[in-house]
Amino acid sequence: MSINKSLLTGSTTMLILKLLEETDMYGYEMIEELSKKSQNIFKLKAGTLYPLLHGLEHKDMLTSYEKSTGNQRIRKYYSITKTGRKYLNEKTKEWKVYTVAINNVLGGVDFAPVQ
Amino acid sequence: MSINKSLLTGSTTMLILKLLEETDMYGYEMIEELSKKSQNIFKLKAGTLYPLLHGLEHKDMLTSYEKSTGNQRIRKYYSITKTGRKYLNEKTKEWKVYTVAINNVLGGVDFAPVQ
DNA sequence: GTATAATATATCGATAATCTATATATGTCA
DNA sequence: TGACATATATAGATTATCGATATATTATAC
Repeated sequence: MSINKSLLTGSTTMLILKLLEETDMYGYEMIEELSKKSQNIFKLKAGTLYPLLHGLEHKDMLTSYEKSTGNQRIRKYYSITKTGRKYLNEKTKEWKVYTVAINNVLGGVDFAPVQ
Repeated sequence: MSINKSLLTGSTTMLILKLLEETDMYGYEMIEELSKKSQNIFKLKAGTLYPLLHGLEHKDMLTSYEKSTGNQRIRKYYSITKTGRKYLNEKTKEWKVYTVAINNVLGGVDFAPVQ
């Protein structure tokens, strides 16, 4: 994840699900979207993403389908499921609780809630 | 770490150094302080903390000394070094960048900076 | 007085998240 | 045609944290 992998762990799943909450996407697209939306802070590696997507599909958080680009190339699109949305919701709540707790320890002010 | 260990990783070091920036502490005290300051969100395990403290001492982020409580019991106090303070400063900055990036992806508003 | 719980430090092995490296193939542009 | 971007995939290594376990002291309840 570039910035410093050791600050995250676990948030990657939340971010991926969040992207898919808006629209279906293929893996490579997620890497780019995540980089763009985070102003180049998150540079997710393919070696992290693909096994993660397979795992999420296995856990019924996602479903996938293949789609041709018009020529030879076939992209694998992922779609979030109801289970995935529920999980995303839980993770987002956890994230808020977690950041408030960290900021309390750091002695900073609390911040406006996400959404 | 209770809340969900997979949301952290790496932030534990920052939190410990932050505690020690204010005053010298012994391990068990850090577990309690962290729990208290985070409103019981962080429940750091002894099995996480002690190896972490040893590692930080090895990296010259901390120094330690033993202190008697007046009776048999001897507590091992840790003190942050200049290197440790520098590292804490970097980690705190990273944490701010990271949370802003996550919140950008989540579509929430940015929050007031820590400190 | 004695059992139990809290205090205090420590190590070991397991688990999980992410990385690097590697592989394979297609598309585009100089 | 060669290089680079696009696209997916797996294997093995690293690292953070945990649960379990061990040991010893102190405080409290029965």
